[in-house]
Amino acid sequence: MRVTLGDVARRAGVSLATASRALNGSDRNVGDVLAARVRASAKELGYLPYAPAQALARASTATLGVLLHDVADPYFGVITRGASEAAAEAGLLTMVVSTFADPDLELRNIRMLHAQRARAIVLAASGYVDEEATRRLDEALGAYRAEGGRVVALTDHGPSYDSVRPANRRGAADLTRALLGLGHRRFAVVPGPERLRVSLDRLLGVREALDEAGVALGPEAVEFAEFSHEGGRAATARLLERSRPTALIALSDVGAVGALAELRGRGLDVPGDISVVGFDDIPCAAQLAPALTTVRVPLERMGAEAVRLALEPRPRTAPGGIEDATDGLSAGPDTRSPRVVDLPTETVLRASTAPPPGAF
Amino acid sequence: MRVTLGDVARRAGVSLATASRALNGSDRNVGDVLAARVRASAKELGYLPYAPAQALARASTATLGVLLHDVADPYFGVITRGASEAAAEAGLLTMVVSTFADPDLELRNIRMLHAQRARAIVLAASGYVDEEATRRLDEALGAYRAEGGRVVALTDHGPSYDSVRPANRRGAADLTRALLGLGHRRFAVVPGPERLRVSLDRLLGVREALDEAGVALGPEAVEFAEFSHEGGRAATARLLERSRPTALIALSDVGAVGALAELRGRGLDVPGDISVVGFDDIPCAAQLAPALTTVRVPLERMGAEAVRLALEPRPRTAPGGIEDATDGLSAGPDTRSPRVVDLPTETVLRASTAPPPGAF
DNA sequence: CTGAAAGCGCTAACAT
DNA sequence: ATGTTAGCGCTTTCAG
Repeated sequence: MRVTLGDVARRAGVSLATASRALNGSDRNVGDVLAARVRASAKELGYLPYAPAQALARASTATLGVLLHDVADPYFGVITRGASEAAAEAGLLTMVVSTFADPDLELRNIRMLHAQRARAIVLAASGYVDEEATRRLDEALGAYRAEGGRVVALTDHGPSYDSVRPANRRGAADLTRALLGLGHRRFAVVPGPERLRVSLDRLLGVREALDEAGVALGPEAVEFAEFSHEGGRAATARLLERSRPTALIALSDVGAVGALAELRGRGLDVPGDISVVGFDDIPCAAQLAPALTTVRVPLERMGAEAVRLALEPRPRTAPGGIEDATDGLSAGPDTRSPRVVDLPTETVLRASTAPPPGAF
Repeated sequence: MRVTLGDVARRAGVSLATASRALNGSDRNVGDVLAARVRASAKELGYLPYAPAQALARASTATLGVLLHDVADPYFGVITRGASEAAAEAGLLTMVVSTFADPDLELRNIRMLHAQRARAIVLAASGYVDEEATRRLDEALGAYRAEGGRVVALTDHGPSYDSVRPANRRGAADLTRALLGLGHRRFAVVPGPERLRVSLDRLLGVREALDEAGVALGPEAVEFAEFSHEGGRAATARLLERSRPTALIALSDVGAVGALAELRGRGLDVPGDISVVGFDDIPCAAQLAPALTTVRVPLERMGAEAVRLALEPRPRTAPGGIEDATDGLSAGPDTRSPRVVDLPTETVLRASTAPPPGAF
């Protein structure tokens, strides 16, 4: 019932080794006639290599893992497309796992990916503020790397990881400056969840630009929220209870969409009464009512670059220096310096922003 | 360097078999003390099972494959979330592969998933009109199933597959009837790509409702297009060159978004000058300008049901029993009658539709 | 260039 | 209840 390499070999009248070499061997050392015969009988038999067996024998799989919050979120959807296309080009299959921003789930999923011996793991989400959670994740990732697994982070994961970094802080600062340039002085901000580094990073950018301009941003003007429609909506509602901003900065597009919905529900005109901006430039941002001013993050490219980085040959280097995750101090146990790819972002002005009401 | 089960067994002072049973065995036949000892040393050593070896020994993997056009398309994103959550609950990892609606790529990917010995394959996309392509896909899927792989289709894939079917035809008919009810008589339709069955299915529903009402739909009023923003936009542009519909039916939301963009670019008001409807009810449909009237397809549920179906134990040879969609013809080679789950859709009226201009 | 044979890490009979 | 021992299908030394 199951066609094995042995069947192919027998039918071609060659040994197992020859069949293996002819079909999947990297070497070119099989005679043309035999090779052709092997390929022919493989086709006739409908032979398909048994990946788990190959993995066991080769001590290496043909799979890539992508860890994200939610596949259905367009932010991650686009990243995943970039990553899985790059992976496909390298002959790898992509395993996508959602963590819903839960460090425990993330830890479990890292272990699963490790158990599968995925060639590499792309951390598209992650980057928690919680030190204990981070420590546990680092430990799991360390074990994975100790066995040869490659890890690339798309978020701030500490200096020991290869990473692809969009200019979160800088992008948020530029975005804020654009708003300041329009004349806004009263701001409200809806970052992502407080437990994620990326939220704080982007918020930092906003603060930076505001400080520059001497504009204050009190705690009453900041309302953390999940990266979701409902999160953005509810946070906006709470903000409006206690302040009257002329500009609302949502630090994710999905959150901005929720904010727009809340504003619309209250009969406020955007941008007439209040300007709204998002972050990420997800595909539908340009199609909203009104079209959303935002920061373009090169999502697809991030995914692709991450895979490129992950698959790039790594000098296994320094004899006598296999890592040691425990002694965080001292001479770095990892002689291989992590690669970092910085990707610029770009502010995209659309219809959701205008000078504040009363400006002239 | 690599911790194996053997290491764990040795450290616990038990045999390999006992360690295996204590850690991953389904049986309960390990003494409490030993089991505890094994678990303890596994933890101390940081042991992680080696999935490829388990797969080889068990002749079964813990992975699921999802085949779709594009992960970044929200339609598939949401389906994938449903599927991968259900898979995760069953302890499976999800491999997502994009085919970009290309049958050849799809064939290759089916083979890859087969080679990986994914437990089941969910065909979220697929369903081609081309008979030759379909034959080749069926052949590959047949080989996969012959080895015990399970296949569930979310599109029309012929009667031999387990399937989860949204009411595409019916949904399109209902949607069209809603438009007729508003008074529209001049229609234009942008289905999906002509090579996909789902496009024709939905178009059929439109035709059915139109016929009922005695409204004609000439070939000049139908313009096939890829399921994409640009596809919808360009098709709309072409349609407007040769007709002046009062209602534009895009048979996908992403296409409808493109249509809205084109209309806006031409200075046409929606729904004042022309009503626009989509299909799918992707997350951002409600947030567009204007909010899109569409047909809600239970995407997440489809993904989850598909996995449920795929994982449901299958009587290997059970004669008689559940309904059989095929039995008009011969006694098929497959005695197991395919399961079919039909899922209803629902028309959602939003701001993009209104009575035609001039109606009173 | 080709073949024989030793595993890769784990599970599942089959003993005991 | 626990241990012994074959493999699972493939790659890869190592011989010839």
